[in-house]
Amino acid sequence: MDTATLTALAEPNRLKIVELLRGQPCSVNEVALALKLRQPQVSKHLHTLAQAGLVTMQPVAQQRIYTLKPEPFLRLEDWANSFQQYWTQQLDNLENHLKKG
Amino acid sequence: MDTATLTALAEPNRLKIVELLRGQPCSVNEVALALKLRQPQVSKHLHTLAQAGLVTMQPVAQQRIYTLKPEPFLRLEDWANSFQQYWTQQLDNLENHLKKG
DNA sequence: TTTATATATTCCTTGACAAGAATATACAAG
DNA sequence: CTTGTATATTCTTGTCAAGGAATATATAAA
Repeated sequence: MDTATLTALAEPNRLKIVELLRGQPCSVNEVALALKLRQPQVSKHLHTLAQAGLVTMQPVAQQRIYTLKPEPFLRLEDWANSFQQYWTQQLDNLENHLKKG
Repeated sequence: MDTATLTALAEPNRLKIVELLRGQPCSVNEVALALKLRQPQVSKHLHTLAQAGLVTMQPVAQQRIYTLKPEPFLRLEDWANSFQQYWTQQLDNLENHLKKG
């Protein structure tokens, strides 16, 4: 797992932005209105998300529409899923311990 | 998703610690040796991870054994998996667009 | 061209946080 | 009880990132 993705998501307002964009792509102003944030901060957060590769932007007239990118989230999903192995292994250890003890 | 978990994981050394503990529970010194970190920093990072609820500690003589806790990782897994819905929906939108256009 | 709308950028201040060094605490062994 | 081992804590310092305010840029509309 890369920490760039995690760092980008760890900021509360950015996480909210991501969850909003999960609903549908949004312009900067739409995000600002929906989350009651100031426009410059939204622009900055979206820039950070773009740098981290979590969103893409396509201009439409004066607006900039931001859209979630799948890849980093799929990687996060894979990483989180890879823990399943550990939990089941730990569970086995516990069971063996109880049987022997 | 709670940002506490993400913040804890976003720090590179803590992420390494988590990935090490995913192999098996470790004492502070074992972590320090494995990752070539200084003992105080490891103690601090483990403390942070414990505060965030990502690990638990059980004392064994002078040693403190740190173990990964399942819950936050399961929640992260659920959250990441919940994006699947969005990707498939976006894919549908794209297909419809191509057919109509 | 001016004016309005949408977004980006810059500067500043402040708070959080990570590392290093030194020290304190806990427990065990002799 | 002293010594050694394992871990935690404190203090300091430097860096980085977020918000606020102001301003710059881009595109559309009149």
